[in-house]
Amino acid sequence: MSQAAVSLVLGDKWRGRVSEATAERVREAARRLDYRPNLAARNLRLGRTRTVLLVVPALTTEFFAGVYTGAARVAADHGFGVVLYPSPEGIGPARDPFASAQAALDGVLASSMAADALTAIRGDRLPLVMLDSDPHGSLGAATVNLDIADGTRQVADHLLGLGHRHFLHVAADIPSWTFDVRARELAARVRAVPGTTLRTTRTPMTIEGALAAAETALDTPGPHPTAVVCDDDKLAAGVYKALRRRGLRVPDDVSVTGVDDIALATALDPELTTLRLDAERFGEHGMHALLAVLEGRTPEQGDIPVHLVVRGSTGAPRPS
Amino acid sequence: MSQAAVSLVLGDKWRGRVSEATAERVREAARRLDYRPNLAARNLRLGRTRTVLLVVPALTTEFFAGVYTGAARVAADHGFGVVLYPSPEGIGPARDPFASAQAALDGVLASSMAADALTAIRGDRLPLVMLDSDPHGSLGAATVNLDIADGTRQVADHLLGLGHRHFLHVAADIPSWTFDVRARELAARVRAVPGTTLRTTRTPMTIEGALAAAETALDTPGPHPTAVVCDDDKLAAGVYKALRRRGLRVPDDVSVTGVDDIALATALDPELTTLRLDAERFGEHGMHALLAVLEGRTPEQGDIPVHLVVRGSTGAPRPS
DNA sequence: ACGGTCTAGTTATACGTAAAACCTCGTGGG
DNA sequence: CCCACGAGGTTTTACGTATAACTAGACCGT
Repeated sequence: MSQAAVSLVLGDKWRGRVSEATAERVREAARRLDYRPNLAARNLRLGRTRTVLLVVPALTTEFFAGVYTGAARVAADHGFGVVLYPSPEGIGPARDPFASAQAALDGVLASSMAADALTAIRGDRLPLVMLDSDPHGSLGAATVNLDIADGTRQVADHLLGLGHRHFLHVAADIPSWTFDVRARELAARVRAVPGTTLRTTRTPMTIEGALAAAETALDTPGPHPTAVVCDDDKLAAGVYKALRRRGLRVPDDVSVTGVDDIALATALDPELTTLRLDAERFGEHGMHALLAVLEGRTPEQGDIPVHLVVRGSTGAPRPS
Repeated sequence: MSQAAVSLVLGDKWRGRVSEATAERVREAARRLDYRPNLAARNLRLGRTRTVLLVVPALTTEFFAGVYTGAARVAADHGFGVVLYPSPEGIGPARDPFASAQAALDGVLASSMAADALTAIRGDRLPLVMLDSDPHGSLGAATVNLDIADGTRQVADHLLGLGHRHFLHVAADIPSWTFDVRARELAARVRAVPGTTLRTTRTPMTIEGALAAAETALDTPGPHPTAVVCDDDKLAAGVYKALRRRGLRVPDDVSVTGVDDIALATALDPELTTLRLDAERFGEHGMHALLAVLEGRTPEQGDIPVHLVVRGSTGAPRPS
């Protein structure tokens, strides 16, 4: 029973090379010794690791947790593992560029919101698929996107249809292609209707940040917004608090919308009208695309549709 | 310039073995060729990978995301990477036990809530540290715990001190040492006071689940609870909704408490009185313990303190 | 009977790194 | 003058796996 025979049997490549009797002897011995293959050696030999890196801005968001879950599920189905690289803010400055991602990698799946971290790990020399980033500007890498432009139009049309004309956009202060698209698309849609106003305020992506930003915006002179469009459900929660402090009721006085549809959206009172992003599906698509690239195929094109979930936080504006 | 010299210089072990001039030549060449070491080969040679596995029940909870963040930060500080293994529910049945954790591992940090997954990956033969599990029953592995028993007493004493006598415990239906401790400690504390009642309802850890469970419990005949103790902030959100539907106000009619202090807690109206668990610190402690085990040291003992954050959801019961 | 083919193996090699063991000078002390 | 020694290198080996290349019989048709 040579080492080669063992390798063949355990690698399930023994048909016609090893007799059934010997194969069984090998399996029995492996069982008895509780043998485990040395992954490092296998990786070295094969020159690939079946491990990919997922780069996300921060994990403490339900959204990216969902992206991870979807990506990891697809990866597991194809015998791949997923290593996570949350951006430096969460982890601390990457001291040694190598230390952060100890695992040898086959490819990288990266959110555009963590683009700076990308160059730090030098994922740029590995097969790369970008999540949520400019299809025309991403280093030539394949891109998987949510159809956020369409989603933004759905939000705008919903509110315009209800009769709203004065908008406040509570925007995330993170530089990112996605948020740029949202701002642009919202402005385009709103301004297409005569007599509308659109104000924008930027805030860190926390409830407290949005609370402060919304209060400032509400105190600013000018036409009072009857609809507040938030870049994120969490921001909407902050807006709820700001409105409550001003004695304004949702949706009677002001309508509010979010983006993501995380658990928080239905915890709010009234439940939040929000743009549902299917985070897991996003992660799945991204991983499928990366696996395609790794196999030399070209990944499927096409943005992932998103849709508006209308709940209790939006209604017709008070006739003024 | 031999390969050995290169290895010495790049491994920063060249003092007295290689001249400064040669060292510089090596570094220059490495830079020019954009050399990256092959991690698989290094892992094979050294027999260790500087990679550990974190096993958590699901990532879509802010709490475990925090645990990961803390653990990953400490790991990175020590040149370690962290691979994640969310439990099968999130990922799908682990087909090949090896496939799930492709990376070769040095150790495992595992939440007790995913104990079954542990044997699947056979982390049991690697250095192991358990998070939140019975110190006396965990395979002899080191254990890092939050002082959840003390925390539960803080919650109970707070409510008892306000005058509450009739309690509803909205408990997670996940079998776990932590949740058992909570139930036991709560019951002990409440029953120590004469004239009290304590009812318990179990629910999946979702807002909808808690909503349904709370509604059922509220409709059950018997003394009406004036205080609802939830195993989790998300469950508390469901309880808020149930109370709202019954026309009961928080905290005037019913007080509510949670556990975790995630963002959701301050998004609720009124803000939730909750037991703050410092998830990141928990992850940091766990990783420190695991690193200690890996170095042959014995990890520090002692539970991590938790403390009650009193907000607007608790108050004195209505005099009846 | 003999070359060819098939079966069931074994032997040998490569992957890239770290580090032990070995080599070769030049220098300083006795 | 010779030897020990240290500085500065180089050669060699080992890690565990996958697989290409080789080998030894057994069997088959002509």
